[in-house]
Amino acid sequence: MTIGELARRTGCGIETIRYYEHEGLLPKPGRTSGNFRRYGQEHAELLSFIRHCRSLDMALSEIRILLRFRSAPDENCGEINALLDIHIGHVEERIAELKSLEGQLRALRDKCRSGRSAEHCGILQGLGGAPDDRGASGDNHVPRTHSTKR
Amino acid sequence: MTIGELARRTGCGIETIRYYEHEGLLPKPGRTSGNFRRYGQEHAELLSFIRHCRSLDMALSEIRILLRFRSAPDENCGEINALLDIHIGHVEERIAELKSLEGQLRALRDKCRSGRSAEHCGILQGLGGAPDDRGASGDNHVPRTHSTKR
DNA sequence: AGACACCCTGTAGTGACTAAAGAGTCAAGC
DNA sequence: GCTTGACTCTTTAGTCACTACAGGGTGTCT
Repeated sequence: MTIGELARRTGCGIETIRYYEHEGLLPKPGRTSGNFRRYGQEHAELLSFIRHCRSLDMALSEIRILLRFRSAPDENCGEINALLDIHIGHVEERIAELKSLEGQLRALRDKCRSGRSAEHCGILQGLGGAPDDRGASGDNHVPRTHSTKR
Repeated sequence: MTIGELARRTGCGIETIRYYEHEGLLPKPGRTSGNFRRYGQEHAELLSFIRHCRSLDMALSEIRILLRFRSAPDENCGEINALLDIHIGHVEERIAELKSLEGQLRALRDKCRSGRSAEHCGILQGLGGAPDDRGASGDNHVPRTHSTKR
């Protein structure tokens, strides 16, 4: 199947597929005489695996590790458990951060209920002070709030 | 004060201060005869404002809008409210996504409690299928799970 | 005069894509 | 065989908010 068919079948963008190949997550497929990529069922399954992991917000580096285990089925899966536990920890941590953030934002929002001029806007005044320490640990790969993804 | 002093006073990295200047968030300061940046109290307050906004996970583009209101105090602050409401919506949305994610990850984790070989690991098998639609809207600038920030 | 901390500009890297330019290929219809 | 149009190719650059250099200049103290 062509890259376009693979993309349709997996719901993954064509550019993303080429990106995964470049990053070594997908093996280089065969080519037609005209240099088009030719994929088989095994590529579709592998790509679905990767997209599933990504839908669970795993980093590509984590997925790389899982793929290693997937292709070396004799190894003990304790490391897989550990990886997942760490990832769950990251997600929990980010949820806690975002909840704290939401509380702060709501408190700020309550400072300006009316249509006053910006000069007296409680929100701007509330933002003037020193920020609270957000207490992020620094090694959490789970993004906080912004990002434009499909 | 020098850029280093400003950095220490605001808890912001020196490179970040120069980056904000480049991005137009901080006005260009005066310079010494040797071309060193010279900052005053007003710069420190402005930078604290920006860092406070960033600690609330606002995007620089949002902060730029707030700064516009900050320097044009006659304008009505209804837009500020709207901006904050949208941002709170983004954060709420991301929290909901992450909670759903956490549930999925825990379900996956429960598939492998023992130290079996990877060949029979329930986690790898659970990851093989098609991913759930994560239902992200696409215009939420709040990151999901990974990211290495200080 | 030397040492050393600090500062300067400019460039490149991060993660996981996304977009676009400019060219080539494939399949169907005529 | 030719044309059309959809598809694909590679390469490069952009996204966001920084962070990390490299290679040089400045300020201050002894």
